[in-house]
Amino acid sequence: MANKKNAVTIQDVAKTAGVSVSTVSRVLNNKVDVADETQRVVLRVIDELGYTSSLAARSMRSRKTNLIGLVVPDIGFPYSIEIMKGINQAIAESFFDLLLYTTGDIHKNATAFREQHVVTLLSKSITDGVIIVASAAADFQTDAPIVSVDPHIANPNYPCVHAKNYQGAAQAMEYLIKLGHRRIGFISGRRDLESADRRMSGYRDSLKKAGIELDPMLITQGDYTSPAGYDCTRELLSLPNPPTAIFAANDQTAIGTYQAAEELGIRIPEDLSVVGFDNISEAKYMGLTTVDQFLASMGFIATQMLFRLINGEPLDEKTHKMPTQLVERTSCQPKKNPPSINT
Amino acid sequence: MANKKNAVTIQDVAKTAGVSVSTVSRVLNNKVDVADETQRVVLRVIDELGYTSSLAARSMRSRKTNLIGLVVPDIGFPYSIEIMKGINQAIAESFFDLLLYTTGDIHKNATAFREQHVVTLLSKSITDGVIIVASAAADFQTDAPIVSVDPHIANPNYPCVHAKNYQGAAQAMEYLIKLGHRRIGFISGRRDLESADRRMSGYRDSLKKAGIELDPMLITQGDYTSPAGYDCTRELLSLPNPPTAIFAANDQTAIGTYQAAEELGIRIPEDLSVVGFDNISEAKYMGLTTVDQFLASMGFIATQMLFRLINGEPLDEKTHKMPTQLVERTSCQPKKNPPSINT
DNA sequence: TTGAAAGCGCTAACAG
DNA sequence: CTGTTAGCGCTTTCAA
Repeated sequence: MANKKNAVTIQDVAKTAGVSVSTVSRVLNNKVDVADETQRVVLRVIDELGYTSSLAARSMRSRKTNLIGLVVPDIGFPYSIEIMKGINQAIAESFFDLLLYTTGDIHKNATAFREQHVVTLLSKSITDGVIIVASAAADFQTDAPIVSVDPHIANPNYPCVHAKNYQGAAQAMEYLIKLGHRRIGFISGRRDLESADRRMSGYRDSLKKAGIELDPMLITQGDYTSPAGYDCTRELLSLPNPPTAIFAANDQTAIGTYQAAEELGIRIPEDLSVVGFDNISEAKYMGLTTVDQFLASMGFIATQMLFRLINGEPLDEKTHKMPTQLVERTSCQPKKNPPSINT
Repeated sequence: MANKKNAVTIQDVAKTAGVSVSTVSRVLNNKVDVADETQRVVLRVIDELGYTSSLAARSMRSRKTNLIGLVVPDIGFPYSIEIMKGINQAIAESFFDLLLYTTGDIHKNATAFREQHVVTLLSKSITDGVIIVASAAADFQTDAPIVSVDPHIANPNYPCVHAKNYQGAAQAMEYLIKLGHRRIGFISGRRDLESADRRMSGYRDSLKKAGIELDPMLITQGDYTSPAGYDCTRELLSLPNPPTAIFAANDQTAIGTYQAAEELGIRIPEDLSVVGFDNISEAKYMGLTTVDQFLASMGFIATQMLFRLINGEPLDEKTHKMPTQLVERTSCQPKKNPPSINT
């Protein structure tokens, strides 16, 4: 509504200080060609009047805003939170502040079109560069620096940071196979995402490498959410010949597995080995073994990359691939009689 | 840098559509007085060109932006995260999007002055209203709607949501006293915060009410962080006559207590009862008993209040006081020989 | 139903 | 060293 009623403008400052608007602007921007005395007066008036320059007006003249834009679909999601922690840290150590944009809901407007819209909104208007988390678009039409964390697709046209999903899945599988498991269930991620695809490949190839025949019944279709993890787990455990271990495509899914197992009286890890992927806090505190894809580091690195871009420095690599690491918190040997809902 | 090189402006749209700028503006703002045919053409051009209106320019003419501003000191802090979850949910259910501003670090710029600055930045320029988390300022000079979540001070001049800190502390103490504890250590919160003050009062009064004499040695000065919680816990446990229970001013502090105890081989809750305050995820998964001040709900409610303000509706109450509730996850009876570092 | 024109608050030449 | 001036992209009178 009355956004600007008693707002103090540069004009007010100029008038009060008895100088011209441009002089105030010079002081504001630390130009050198201002008399010490003038500068002092202007600064005092600015302070007295409590003047804050209008971001809108300032950025309309396409100047530096010292603001980084961050686009996140849902800031309540553990995955987003971990990444945000890393970005937050990089921001804290810098001269930039952070402007995070969210619609609050992945489903509210989750199209590539909408993404482009938001990126344009931020980059064209008020930020010096943009980080976008889990971007769906293959390309962004903007001249402003942009970096993506964990893009949905394989080879986007913009700089990005993503995890070595195939390698991570292989780590998870090697771990389970080494424990002696032969029947390992898989709960996949969202069909349309590159990461899910890579993790699935890691699952398949690891089995082949270990000489274990793939049983299609052991592969279920999840979507990176706990409810799906819950359903898929029940499905797997009600099989005539259920798995002795489950590789969940991400931690969120693994939490669903955890809940389903608890409900069925099947203990993790005593009765069933479970490995997730992400290493979010929840999984950590639940004692779940996970493949750590260093979410926070991804956020941190992406921010650093963006800083370079903003400063006009070249990037060492357009795509930064994060290695993964297995964080073993629990483990179990496969049982003679695998857990099952029917037993 | 080149923020606006190939940016599509309203002028481009007008030219391509063969109409005037004002006509495009009318279409953009859903004015009624536009010919259907014209409207259709303009919309098609907007789509073709991938036009996104400049937030900066638009908000300079002080129009509605459909954006809520949120000011948070540090988005990596568990406390902030819980509150953000609630705000995120309210946003998801609304027509507004969220623009979160953070410096990334409480210490980077944590003055009331700086707060006013950021609020002005957002409210004067680009948002329809602002939510500020843990505000320090007693007053904000802005005509834009503003709501604070958990303000630092007692009676701010702006609408806010805060927890019943005194009541919560009393709940924690009653719980511990009912368990039979007589020597209850207290790790206080940040000296300068109203909430810490209230919790301390709750501690004192509960002792008095139970007829337990207050031992000054059992009161330590924390600051709502885990390192402080850690130090204070060591201090308390090295007392000649150590406490059998500890009331930590918040969960973050309780986590520090948890860590110190673990390090000393003192088990929680078997050897030592601990109650925190906040109910953040970490504490939850650690099995710590906490006083739930419903952080997410506070965020949610604050956002609802802001919506009302933006729509010009009156507030039922300028200050919303959240009740608290004890979430018991662990408990122990006081031992004959209380745990101590020296034993 | 549309267009022309006046600014919103600010920065960046260009004069002085 | 400082003031004048011309816009940035947009909305909003005011005429046509």
